[in-house]
Amino acid sequence: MDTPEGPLPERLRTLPSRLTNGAALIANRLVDQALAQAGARRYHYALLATLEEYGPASQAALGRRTGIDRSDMVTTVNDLAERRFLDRAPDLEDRRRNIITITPAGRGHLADLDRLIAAAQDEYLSPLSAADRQSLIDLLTRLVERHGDKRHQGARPTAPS
Amino acid sequence: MDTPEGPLPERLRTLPSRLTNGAALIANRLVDQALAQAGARRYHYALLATLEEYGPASQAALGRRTGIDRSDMVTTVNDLAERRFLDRAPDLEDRRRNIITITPAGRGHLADLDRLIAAAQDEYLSPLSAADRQSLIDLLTRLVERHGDKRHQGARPTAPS
DNA sequence: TCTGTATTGTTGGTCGCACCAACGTTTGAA
DNA sequence: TTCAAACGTTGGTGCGACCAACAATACAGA
Repeated sequence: MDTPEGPLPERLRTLPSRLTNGAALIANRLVDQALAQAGARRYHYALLATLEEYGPASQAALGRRTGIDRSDMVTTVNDLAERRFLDRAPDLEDRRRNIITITPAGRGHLADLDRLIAAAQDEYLSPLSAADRQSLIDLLTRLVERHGDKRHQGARPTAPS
Repeated sequence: MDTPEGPLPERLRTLPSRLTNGAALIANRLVDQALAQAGARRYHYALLATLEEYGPASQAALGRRTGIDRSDMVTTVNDLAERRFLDRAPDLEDRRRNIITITPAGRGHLADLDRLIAAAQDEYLSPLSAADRQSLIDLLTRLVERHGDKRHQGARPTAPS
């Protein structure tokens, strides 16, 4: 993109959805570049982080916890299993399910990804002070949690409280 | 998506990039749904808003101001021209260029989109107080502007100040 | 006047994320 | 025994963001 032609119009300049989207593009690009150094994707990190903290679980349960779509979970589990970062075994008590377990290699990989992700977050937030970073996290958390609750309640919109 | 399986792992819960992405998905979904009522897309709004505020300009200049990719600008101009919301005419002084001008119908359409967009922003930000909304806008603006500056400086990364 | 570089607009893509539907197997309540 | 639901899988869709290559045009410089 060439140098810009001057400021955005007023309507767009402080439009929250546009600002959020713009920030997300930046954040995602930095994270994707960082993770690519280890041949990883965002769902890989999300899954390994979840397994590391909560222990073995079914794909469905992992999907419910992380919000990753079931079919994307299949792809993610396949990717990580192929590199031996996790183990997939049928649940003998319920043969509908696989039980997914992080491996020692997976833990090592997660440690690598932790460092890459931390560097990316630092770069992404570099224009902000520590206090501002915390404010941003608080505000975004409240937005996502409140809207996330609404989504889980299906088509019935809740009255704002 | 079913009801969640409990909290996210610590690593993901306050990850700025993930929170930003999550908020952007929500914001975009609300905006897309709102604009769809008028058969519009986000770039349509961005382009009409820019023409309304700054007057006629070439596609390239509009792309530089809005950040819309040149080929996406072609699609956007085509869409809006087809519905007579803008006029595209060759620049007689430089036949490489088209001059894009909003039409009266385009202004009317923009007014409709303004209302739809405002309602979507209100819903998106409904979990936040007015003060918090302003904080979010300030923080996101700083992030986007600082990183946007970096992008325009090509491959030379600036030292953080 | 000619040449070379840049600009403009267009065509034709890629890619990956987020999302969805349908199916077969298994489970368990009724 | 039946049926609805859960689980995992396959096989998609859609779209935004991004990119490359090309033809026509403009203009600076030799």
